[in-house]
Amino acid sequence: MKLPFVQPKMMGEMIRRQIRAVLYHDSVSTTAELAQKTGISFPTISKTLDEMNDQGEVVLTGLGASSGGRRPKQYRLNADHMAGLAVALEKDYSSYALLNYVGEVIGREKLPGVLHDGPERLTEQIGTFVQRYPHLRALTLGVPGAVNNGRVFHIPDYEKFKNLDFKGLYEERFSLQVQVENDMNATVLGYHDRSGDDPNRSLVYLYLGQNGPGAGIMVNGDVVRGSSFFSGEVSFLPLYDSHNFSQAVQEPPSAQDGTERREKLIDAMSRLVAVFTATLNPHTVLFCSTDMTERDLADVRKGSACYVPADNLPSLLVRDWEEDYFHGLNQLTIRTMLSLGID
Amino acid sequence: MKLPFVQPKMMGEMIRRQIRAVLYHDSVSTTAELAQKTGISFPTISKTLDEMNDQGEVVLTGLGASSGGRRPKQYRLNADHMAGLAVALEKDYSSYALLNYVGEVIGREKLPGVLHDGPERLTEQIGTFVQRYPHLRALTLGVPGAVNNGRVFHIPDYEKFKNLDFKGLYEERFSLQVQVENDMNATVLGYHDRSGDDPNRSLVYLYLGQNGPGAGIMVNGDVVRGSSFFSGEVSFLPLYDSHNFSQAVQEPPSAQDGTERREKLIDAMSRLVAVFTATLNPHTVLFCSTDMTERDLADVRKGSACYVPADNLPSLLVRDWEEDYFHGLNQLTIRTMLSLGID
DNA sequence: GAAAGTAATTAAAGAACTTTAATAAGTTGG
DNA sequence: CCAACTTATTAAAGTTCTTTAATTACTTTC
Repeated sequence: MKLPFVQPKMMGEMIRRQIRAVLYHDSVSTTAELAQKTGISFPTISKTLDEMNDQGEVVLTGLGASSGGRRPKQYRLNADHMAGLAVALEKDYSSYALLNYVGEVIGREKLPGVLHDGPERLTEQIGTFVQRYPHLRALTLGVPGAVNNGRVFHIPDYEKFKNLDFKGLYEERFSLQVQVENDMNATVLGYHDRSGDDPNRSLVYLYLGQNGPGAGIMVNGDVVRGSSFFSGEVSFLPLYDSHNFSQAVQEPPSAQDGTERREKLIDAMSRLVAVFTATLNPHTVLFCSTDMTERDLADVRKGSACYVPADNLPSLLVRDWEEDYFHGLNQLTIRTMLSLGID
Repeated sequence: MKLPFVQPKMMGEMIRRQIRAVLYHDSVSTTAELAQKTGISFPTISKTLDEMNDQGEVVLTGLGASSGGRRPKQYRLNADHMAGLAVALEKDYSSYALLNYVGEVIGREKLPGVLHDGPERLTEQIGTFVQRYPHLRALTLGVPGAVNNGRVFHIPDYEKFKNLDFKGLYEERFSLQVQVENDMNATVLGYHDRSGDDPNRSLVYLYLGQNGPGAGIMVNGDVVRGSSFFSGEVSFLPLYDSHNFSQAVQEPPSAQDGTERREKLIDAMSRLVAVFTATLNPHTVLFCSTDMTERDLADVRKGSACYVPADNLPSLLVRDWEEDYFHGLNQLTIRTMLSLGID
C-alpha cells in the first residue's frame, strides 16, 4: 500500500520547489509576492531565498518600484545556475537546444541525423556539448519510437537503437539527469504547456508522419503511455469494412483523382475524430500544418458531425508540429532542471 | 497560477487522513504499525490517535499479541462513527446499500425504480433512510446518465430527472455530503478498487445495456469524463463503411441465422477492442457476463489480433456488472466518509 | 526638508512535528 | 519466581514552520 502524501520531512524541498515554480513563471518576484502566491509565510520564504542566494540558485536583481513604502528586493532564478540540453532525433537531422536555468534557449544547432548511423554518433555529438558547457545537468531525448523509463524498446527502421538504455548509458557517462520521450508524447506535452489552458484538459495530437500516422494523447493532464507503450498507434484503427486508418490515408496504388483522394482523407480523419470523441471526448484535437489545412479542418468538422452529435466534438486546430515538439522537449528539460534544484 | 502543493497548515488533517486510510485498509492497527506505514513519527501518531479516540472516530479494541515485549494497544475505526448510503438508480429498481464507517454493508434494500416516476419518489425513499439513521453523513447516487458536479444534465428517457441538481438539493435538504456518478464510471471504479492491482492501470469497462452500449474508462488511475461528459459513448464508433458500433451489435430487422449474428457481434467487439488498443492501449477490458461468455471472449481475442499486433492487446475479462457497480458506489461513499473525518 | 504614512525586513514568540532518551509493561528461561 | 531481555508508551529536547511584534527604509505632503 503506497500513500502518496507529503511527509513533513520533505517540507524544505517542497518549499524550494514552489519558490522555483513561481520564479520560473513570473521571471522576477519579491518575498511578499512569493509568500502570497505559494501560501507560505514570508519569514520562511525570506530565509529560504537567502539560502538559495548563497548557493547561487537565485540572484538579487535590484529593488522594485515602491508603492508608498520601502522598496522590495527582487529576486530571479540565476540563469547560469545550470544548463540543459533538449535533443530531437529525427531521420534527417538532430536538433539540439541548449537551455539555461530560466528556460531560455541560449543555443540551437541542427546536426546531421544519427538514427541510421547508430548510437556512437549521438554519443559523440552529445559529448561535445557536455565538454563545451560544464554546468550541463539535464538531457532530454525525443525519439520516434516506444520508450519505457529511459530505454528505447521499439523503434522501427532504426535497429541500432533498439533496446538501448539511453538513461543508464548517459547518466553514467556524463553524470546528467537523462530522460527519453516519444516524439508524439513530447509534442502533446508541448502544446499543452504552450496553450496555457486548464491543465486538466484532454488532448489528442495527430501526425501523419513518414513512419506512419501516430498520435500523442493526454487525458486529465497526463500523457497516456499505455500498458505496452502502444498508445496512439492509430494507424491500426479498423474504421472501414476492410481498411484500417493507415490504409485509408495511404496513397492507393492505382492512380486516382485528386478530389476523390482528398475526400477519402477527409472521411478517414472525420472518423478518427469521431473515434476519439466517442471514447475520450477530448477538448481539442490537433493536426499538423504539413498534413491538413484550415479548409480541410472545416470539412473534417462537418464530416465528424455525421458520426457523433456535434455538441460533443472537440475543437480542431492546425499546429506547427515541429514548434510544439521542440517546445515539449524544452519543457521536459526545464522541469528536470527545476526539480534538480541545488547541485 | 495554482500550486497543488501541501501547505504545512493542513498537516494535521493530512495526518488524520493517512491514519484513516491505513486503518480502513488494515481494519486494525497499532501505533507502531501506523507509524511505519505512514512514515509519520510514533509520538505524533499516538497523540493524534488519542484525539481521534476522544472524538469517537477510533476505538481501542484491546491488546495485540506480544512478540516478546509489552503488548501493543490495537485501534480500529469506530464502525458507528457515521454511516453512508449508496444508491443505484436503475429503470426497474433502486438499490440501497447502507454502509458503516469501516465500509461494511449493514443494510441492503431493493425498492421500486423511481426513474419513470420522478425525483419526488426518490426524495421520499431517501428521506426514510435519513430518518432511520441519524448519523448518515454521505450519499452517493449512481445514475444512467451524464453528470457534472452533482447535476444530471443528460439522461435519455427519464426527462423528469434532466437538469436536476441532486447535490444542491439533497445537501441542503438532508445535510449530507452528496455525490452523483454515472453508472459506468462507478462500475470501472468498482472493478479498479476490487482488482487491487496497480492503481495506475488503464481500464475499459464495456456494457451493452438496455439504453444502448456504453463504456466506463479509467486512464492512469483516473476516471475519464470528457469535455462534455460524453466519454465512453462507444455506440457512435464508426467501425464499418456504413455502420457504427451500435448498429453492428443491434438485432437486425430481418430474421437472421444465429451463427451469423454471433459472428457479427464478435467482430464488432473485436474491432472495439482494437480501437481501444490503438488509442489508449489499456491493461484490461472488462465485459459483462450478461453480454459475453468466456467462449465469446476467446473469439474476440482472436478477432482483435487481426487488427492490432497481439502483443499489445489488453487482457479481456468477464465480470458481473452489478457487483462491480455496487462496489463502486460503495467505494465512493466510503471515500467520502473517510474524507469527512470528524463531525 | 522634516513629520507622517506606508511597506519591507528582521526579530521574537508560539505551534507542531521529529528525534532521542527514559520509563513502564510483558516474556522467557533457569 | 526473578533476572535478563523485548517492546510499547511517555517525556524531554530539538527543528522548522507560522504568527505577531518591532524595526528599518522609503514616499509623500505641507
